Amino acid sequence: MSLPHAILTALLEKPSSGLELARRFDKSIGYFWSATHQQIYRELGKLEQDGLIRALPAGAPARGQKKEYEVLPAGRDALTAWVSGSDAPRPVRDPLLLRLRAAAVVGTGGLEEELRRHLDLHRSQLAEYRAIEERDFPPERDGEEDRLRHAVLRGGIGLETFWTEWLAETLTALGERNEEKERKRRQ
Amino acid sequence: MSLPHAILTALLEKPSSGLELARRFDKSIGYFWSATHQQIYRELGKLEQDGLIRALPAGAPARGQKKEYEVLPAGRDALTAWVSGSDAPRPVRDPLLLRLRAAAVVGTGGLEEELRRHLDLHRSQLAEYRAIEERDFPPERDGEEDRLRHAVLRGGIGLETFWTEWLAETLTALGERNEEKERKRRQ
DNA sequence: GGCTGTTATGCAACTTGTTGCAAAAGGGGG
DNA sequence: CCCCCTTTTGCAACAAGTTGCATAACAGCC
Repeated sequence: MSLPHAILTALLEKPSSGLELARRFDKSIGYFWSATHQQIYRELGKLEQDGLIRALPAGAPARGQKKEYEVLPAGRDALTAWVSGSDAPRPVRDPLLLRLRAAAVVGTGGLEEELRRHLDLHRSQLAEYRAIEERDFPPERDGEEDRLRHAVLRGGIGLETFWTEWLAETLTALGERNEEKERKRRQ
Repeated sequence: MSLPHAILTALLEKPSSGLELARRFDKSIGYFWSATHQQIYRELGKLEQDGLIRALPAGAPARGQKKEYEVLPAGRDALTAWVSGSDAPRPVRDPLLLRLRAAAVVGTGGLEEELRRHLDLHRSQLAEYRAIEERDFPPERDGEEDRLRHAVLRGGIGLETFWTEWLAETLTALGERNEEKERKRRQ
């Protein structure tokens, strides 16, 4: 239910072709709702059929020919309705937590290296978000739109902060355990 | 790729029937990898076909008849391999963040109420996790398995903590804005 | 014996997301 | 002019997750 609304949002910000949307997803909306170009093309087709968007008139529409879309009033209305609707929070779904749980049963075979790898990735994502924050949200910008966009970015920052802290803690906890084992073995 | 491994883990912890698994998912593994009974039955079938688990012998297997499964050595091996494998961190996928972003374009129509509702839900989930922590992880328990399971739980606690803090902050930020508007209107 | 409720397994159809590849247009470079 | 590369759109097949419903055993009850 979310992808069509993600696309409507992106198209309202700026009318675009499928490929442009795919590229923009990769570096902004995709930070919290990713999509492949395939999904995007399919969804654009549906949205057009449902009369929520339309292709901008541009000669003969053909394969390999760029096709720009813009949002129709019905599309804007649908998005507005979705924003003020109500939904359950997404349940957590994380394979890494699952792997830790499995490790409690079959043993941690090299899992620590994986934790360190993830820690690095989350740290660099966090750094990227902080750079965006400094660039796009200086203290003087303070319209309602800015606050909302900033809140979203703070969400990303908060999540990455959580992961870096949790991974660091967990590595410490497992590391200590290993040191204990070493000590016992040497006795 | 994760569901079969979630099931293997649960079955190693205790051999069970499909429905028992579904119930256990609802109150432990499901906290970070949920699954419906449908998914579970389908996956049990596949795992049995692949020779990773087997049904415990119990009379005539028929519809409506309980069928217990246990993990075979090949299943344990597969799980071990998965634990020590490598995977990219899950990209964030959250409709609420998306709705905020959309709200920056079409306006926040009653979205604050939704934020408050989510805040309540996350608070009570957090309380539930903390209760589990006190019950299951007193300071003296400190085997490797306990540390791993505790780390997973701390993950859940950290995530819920993040959400409650972020939601509270965001509500404050939006509230202030509304107060400003009120003030201007009254001038 | 037949009704009802619970436990348990499962099929079918659908939606959403992923992967691999094909096809059309257009722009150089030799 | 032809070949190759890039851009752009798209099909097809699959994997994963959801929803609604059917089926069977069993137990209690009147």
